[in-house]
Amino acid sequence: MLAAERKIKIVEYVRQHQAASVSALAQEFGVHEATIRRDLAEVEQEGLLKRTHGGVIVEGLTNREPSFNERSTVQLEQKIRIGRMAASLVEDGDHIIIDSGTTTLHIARHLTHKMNLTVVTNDMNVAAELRDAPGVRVTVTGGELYPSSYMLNGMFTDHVLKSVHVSKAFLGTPAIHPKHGLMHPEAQLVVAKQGMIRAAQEVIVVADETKIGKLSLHKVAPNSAIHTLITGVEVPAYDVQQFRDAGVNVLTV
Amino acid sequence: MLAAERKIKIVEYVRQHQAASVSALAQEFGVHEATIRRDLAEVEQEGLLKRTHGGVIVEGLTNREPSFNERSTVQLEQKIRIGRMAASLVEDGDHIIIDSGTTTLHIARHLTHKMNLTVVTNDMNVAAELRDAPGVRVTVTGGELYPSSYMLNGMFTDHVLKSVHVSKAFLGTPAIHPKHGLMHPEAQLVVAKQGMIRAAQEVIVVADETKIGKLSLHKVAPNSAIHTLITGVEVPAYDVQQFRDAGVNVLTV
DNA sequence: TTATCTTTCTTTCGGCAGCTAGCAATTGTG
DNA sequence: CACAATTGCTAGCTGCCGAAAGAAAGATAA
Repeated sequence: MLAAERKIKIVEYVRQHQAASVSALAQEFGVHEATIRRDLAEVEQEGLLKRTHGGVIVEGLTNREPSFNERSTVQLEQKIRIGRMAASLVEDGDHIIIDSGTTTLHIARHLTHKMNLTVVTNDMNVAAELRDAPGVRVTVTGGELYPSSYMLNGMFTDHVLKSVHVSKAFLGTPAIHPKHGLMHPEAQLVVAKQGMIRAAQEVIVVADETKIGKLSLHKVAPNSAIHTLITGVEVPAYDVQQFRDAGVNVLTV
Repeated sequence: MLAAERKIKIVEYVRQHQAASVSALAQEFGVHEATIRRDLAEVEQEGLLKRTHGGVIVEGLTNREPSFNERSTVQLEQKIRIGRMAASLVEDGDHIIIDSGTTTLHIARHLTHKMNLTVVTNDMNVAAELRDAPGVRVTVTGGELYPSSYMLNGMFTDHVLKSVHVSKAFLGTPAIHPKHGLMHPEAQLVVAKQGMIRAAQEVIVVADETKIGKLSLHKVAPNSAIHTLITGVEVPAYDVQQFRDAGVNVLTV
């Protein structure tokens, strides 16, 4: 195999697997590890992949760093289900807000084939995910990049959220309680979430089972402000009923 | 077999196999390797295939995202040099704007070790690059995600640029001319560039040699608005002098 | 946390395959 | 036949690969 050909195949391989170790690549292509390292150095120079100690990962916004990645794999299968269900509520021609988060990211992934859709988001990952969707216009709220995530927050975010109106807002949350409603541990992020709720005709909260019934420091909004809650079938019927009693339309998937 | 006929068949063969070695082609067509090399030299000249050490590959195989990746590999080494030089002008404690672009992205890559730096950018790639830099705060201008790039533009971008003031703005450009100054082919992007110039005390333009002396449709700013131009040493001394005569401080690297 | 160990990375070297360039032989053409 | 184009060949140069040593980055244990 040609050196240049191998380099291309390395990029393909890593893109397919999201990541790869130097030794695995050396074995896959039957060359010395030093050769793989040289290839990786060049490929990285070209900005196609990003090297790490021991291997290589895909470069760019669609990639997630470890701490984020870990969060992503927790309840992954459930989040995908929830994301697909949430996406099914979106109609062609809609204007929607997608909040930052791992579950909401899965919504975005199911929206790529929609037509004439406008998405406002404060998450660069969500934006990147929808970037190449031909029927989707993406508006990113400005703001400060939140440490070790791809979320934007602050004055400029709030300004954008005050300037828009959408039919549906999809919010993620670390805690939602049948009595106290939507809650969040970080005060800084509460304003943005409230801005999204105000900007939307219909508020849809997505939350996997680990978030249900949880309390947190700050109240974001009462359950009366939430129209629909989408969660996993794993949530006990009793908890689901409590939210329904509070006037929330609960969908389990 | 005629020489011209063989050349066509070589292209067909390589397209089918994605890549081929010189020896394999020599065997396939029953001619000497030197003959194949001569054919390949011509075929490459015509831009049909790309030669590599040991053989030939299909051009553009690496370009998953043609528009962006293509741009970023062109003049890569020069852009890295320019990026490093530009980054050296940034001091700890600065507030700066970094424009969207492939050259400006290389500036960001050299800023990760700065302390107490605030970066405002309209490029999600630039933001992502500086995301994990402990001493760098990143503010992203909001706006609409520009097709097949990671650039943000529009009303919200302009709003943010009107709301900030920075010591230095680093702008990329597809065309800069000693008489007509900074130019751009797309009207939509002119406003954002002008906003960056207005928001900055000092305007620094980065441009590799291929941009120097070029004309384009819209005037963005006269040379008098530009304080410093950073470009490659490849640029002829005559061109450099023309910009210096126009009052621009030119740095070549 | 600090110290130690292990793995991985960088750098350097030499061997080898492939490349360039020039020349000679062959083939094709008027 | 003369002339040009094409092909084969070779000498010297260049770039690629594997190996090994020292450096750096993680991992482990105290």
